[in-house]
Amino acid sequence: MSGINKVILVGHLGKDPEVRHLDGGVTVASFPLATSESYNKDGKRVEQTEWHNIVLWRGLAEVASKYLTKGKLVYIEGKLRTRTFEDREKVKKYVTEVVAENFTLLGRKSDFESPAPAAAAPKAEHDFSGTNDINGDIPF
Amino acid sequence: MSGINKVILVGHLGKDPEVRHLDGGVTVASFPLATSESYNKDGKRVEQTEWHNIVLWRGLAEVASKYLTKGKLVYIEGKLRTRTFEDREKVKKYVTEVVAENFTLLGRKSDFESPAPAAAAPKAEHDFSGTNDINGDIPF
Amino acid sequence: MSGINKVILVGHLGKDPEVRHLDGGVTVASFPLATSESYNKDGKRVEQTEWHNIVLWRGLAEVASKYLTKGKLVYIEGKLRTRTFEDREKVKKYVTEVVAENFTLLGRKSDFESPAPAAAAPKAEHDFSGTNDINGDIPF
Amino acid sequence: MSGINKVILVGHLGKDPEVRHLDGGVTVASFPLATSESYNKDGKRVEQTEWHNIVLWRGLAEVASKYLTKGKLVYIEGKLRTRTFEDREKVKKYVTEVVAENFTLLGRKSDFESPAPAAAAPKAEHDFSGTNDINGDIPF
DNA sequence: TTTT
DNA sequence: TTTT
Repeated sequence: MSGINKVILVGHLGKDPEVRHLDGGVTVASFPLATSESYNKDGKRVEQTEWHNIVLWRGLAEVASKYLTKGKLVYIEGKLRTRTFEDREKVKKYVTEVVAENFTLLGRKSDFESPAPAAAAPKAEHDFSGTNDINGDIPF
Repeated sequence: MSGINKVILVGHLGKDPEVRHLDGGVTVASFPLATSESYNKDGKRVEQTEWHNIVLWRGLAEVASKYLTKGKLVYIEGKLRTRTFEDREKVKKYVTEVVAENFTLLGRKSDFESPAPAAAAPKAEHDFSGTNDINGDIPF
Repeated sequence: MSGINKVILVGHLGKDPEVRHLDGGVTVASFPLATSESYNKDGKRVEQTEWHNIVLWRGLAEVASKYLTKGKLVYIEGKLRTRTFEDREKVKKYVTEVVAENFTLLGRKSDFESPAPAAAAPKAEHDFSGTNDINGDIPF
Repeated sequence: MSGINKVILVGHLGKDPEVRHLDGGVTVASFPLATSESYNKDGKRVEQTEWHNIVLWRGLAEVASKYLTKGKLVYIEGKLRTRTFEDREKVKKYVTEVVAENFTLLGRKSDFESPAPAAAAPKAEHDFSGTNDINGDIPF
């Protein structure tokens, strides 16, 4: 019988997506995603960050590689999958990944657009970091 | 900034919960949960099962140890947490667990009760009692 | 910017799905779904039922009309949509519906199949073997 | 039997929360939340916005009234509840609301902080939009 | 009535 | 390794 295996994350990319093209032309993208939670402990604000291995396949991998970059805030929906693999020493290991089925960029308009003209909103220096914009037609 | 780290599972317990009492009186329970997905591959029905490590703390652990047993169908909501530990050979390893924040038993009423002696409460009659189905005032 | 509008329900159908075929051949199915919550109030167990209007389109409507019937336990994922309409007296009214994007039947195997003849599927023996784990033949 | 009734939304507040104090000292807050979805129709980008009635009770209402303001991007988790009421003409009506059980502000750091000292960065210039800040100690 |  |  069918069950449900669903993960919902909102967090920031720790790195740009890493894209690979497998034999047969299948595209896979992956990146680490940080979800942070903060709470009070003994009167102090503590922040705890959890890192997730996000994996995207085919068309979703291609869209991700175009629009997602390090630092972006993103909503991700997917499922858990634990894989086994052998490391260099032939030791069997486990990794749990979130296989994305859907994602949505969150954040402000400025996160989705090319920087405004320098005169109107002098952002040029800031934008040199290159982490903050997308060009072209964004399909979401 | 806060993010979201949420897992939603519906599946069957692979074993009865294992309960431990830590120093300080904190209760922890854990069990494996199977979520199955079936799909067609080359015209055949394939079933793929994913296993999850579920961990519950304190009061939730205690409720779980009372009501959850091997084979039960349960809805679990929680968050992902990846821990590191050293195995017997002092090799650093990772496990990803689902720390439950909430759970709900699913299934039929009969799954929640001790089975009535067959002679005393034949299923047909039992169901006629009207406690187990959705008749009555449906507002649309 | 895109947002998220997601509903997750587990409940029982209040009626069989009602199926309509619109002009142009589009199929729509709808049914009421009950989600019940029980809690303690003044020392008594109180059960509160919430009714949801579920709507399914096209292929999903067709699958629903085949497999879902009154009383079945189902997991539904979808989104909220509030529509306006005029009642018979031309009064403008609002309804909020859950437009299903996905659903999964929950419950036991026996809920999915016609019961096998006892001789053909000796369940007692099978179940005796399975003391501790879910390998091979999973009985749900 | 218990079911699941869960709503997950990410969207922007259409208005500041409206706060009421009921007899007995219970606080209720409510606001409209917009979730937007955009898709291609006949080669054009179409945006469709869904409006949700969000209701928060007690402590959550109080936190919301402090930190949520019109325009903010927020993650909301809650459940559906359909209420009946009589309008001025004594006509029975239905409203479906999302009773929040949890929320998290999303967005950038600048959305969570007081504006920099006026002399150093007068609000108007600094924020441009001017709709975007919170004062005081924000606990998330 | 939001936001992009 | 992100973000606040």
